[in-house]
Amino acid sequence: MKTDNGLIEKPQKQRGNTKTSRAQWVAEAKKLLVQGGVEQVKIDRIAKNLNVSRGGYYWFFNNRQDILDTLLSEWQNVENDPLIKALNGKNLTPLDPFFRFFTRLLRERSYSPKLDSAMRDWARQYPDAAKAIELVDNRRILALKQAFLGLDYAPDVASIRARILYYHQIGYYAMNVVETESQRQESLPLYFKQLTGFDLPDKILHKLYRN
Amino acid sequence: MKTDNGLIEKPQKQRGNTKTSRAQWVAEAKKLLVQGGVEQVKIDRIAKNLNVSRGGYYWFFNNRQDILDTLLSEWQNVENDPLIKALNGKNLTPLDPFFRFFTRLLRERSYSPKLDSAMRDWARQYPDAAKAIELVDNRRILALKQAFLGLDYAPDVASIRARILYYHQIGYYAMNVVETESQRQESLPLYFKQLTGFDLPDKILHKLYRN
DNA sequence: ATGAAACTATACAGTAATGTATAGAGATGC
DNA sequence: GCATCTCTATACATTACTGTATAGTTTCAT
Repeated sequence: MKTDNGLIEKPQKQRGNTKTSRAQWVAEAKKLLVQGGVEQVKIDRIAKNLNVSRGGYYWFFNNRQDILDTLLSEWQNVENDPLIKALNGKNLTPLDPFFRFFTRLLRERSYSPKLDSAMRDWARQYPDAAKAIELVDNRRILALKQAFLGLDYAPDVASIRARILYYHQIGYYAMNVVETESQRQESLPLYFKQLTGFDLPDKILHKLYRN
Repeated sequence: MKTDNGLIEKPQKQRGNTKTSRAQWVAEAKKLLVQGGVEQVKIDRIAKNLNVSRGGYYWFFNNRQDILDTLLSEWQNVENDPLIKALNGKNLTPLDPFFRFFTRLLRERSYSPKLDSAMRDWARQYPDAAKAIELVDNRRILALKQAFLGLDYAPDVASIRARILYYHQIGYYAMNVVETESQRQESLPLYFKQLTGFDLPDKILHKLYRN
């Protein structure tokens, strides 16, 4: 059974007078986080969106902080980081990690920049969130550096290029630039060239247009 | 007379039972905005910081939105944009705008990245703020493109380079990277080279170290 | 059918913030 | 010295949210 929030749930026998699950509360909280930042993750709003009273919330969670902690720890789990997954796949050529990385960003299917931005806003005020962000950012920059080393850049240049590429992408999302997927696809070859130092092969470009 | 908030105030004769001025309320609001985002700009907090009651607030402003609008319009005023000022100065060489731009960012004296970030967070929720941000961003990117055209880049490349440089910088601040001024100075030549395509002349570098 | 398990709903107390109304107080002008 | 202008302080009503306490409801196991 596939639920609204996209989670696969065992068609678990329902016990008791039940309308919601813990996962549903978390999923709804995540939506509010993406839409309006941490401040908007309010228990009564989540309840309203789930069409139940706040009563059940305190069965699943102790207080408001509890669900915020849950959101944070889920987000920083490496298993849930699509960018790390993109960079760590199987490589036929040393440019492959970049192809996958850019595709992931271009498509915004598995990757949610709005979630990232919301996390970053959160971090600006709360040290716990700041720690989580730092961990995730460092993990990603290191993985990018590895990819640049694969292109035989000297370590210090690989490091700077990794940072420029990552900062650039974070900035792009922080700015909330409004572009269609095809607009982004159009400028992709230029960005690719400037950011990696290599031309985007036509073969790859065509593959992108086809999908 | 120079006040706490750095504004020059005429030693205006005080009329009536007065402790604060409109400008002081705005300055204090700005501090709260930088520290904790829009949500933290609360009338009672500003009043507390100014050591007065909320009473006076409603003399100067109609409601909470009123001071938020003021902050927004002050920020988007081109006269108050240090990055535009840096790019528009007098040039002896076409690299001069970039020297000034990077210096401004490096120093963080006249330029406050935290204010920019706070504005950007704000924009993610409120259309009025989003409009202001868009205006400022476009103005800056255009000015950067002009600077790249001065280096004889082709228009499309100048455009992309302007974007990469700006997105990169926004990303750097959005990430809240913690580095000292000297750490940033150290990696400056590498960033400069990658982002402008030109070497940072030793002469300029030394000038930076001296100050 | 009965009881336990697993929630749900409702009512209540408390806090933090906004906005309004109004009386008060200090500096200046005449 | 009295009025006036320019705020300041205080009290009050209202809203939005959190957290607690408790009674109620539904489903499953036996």
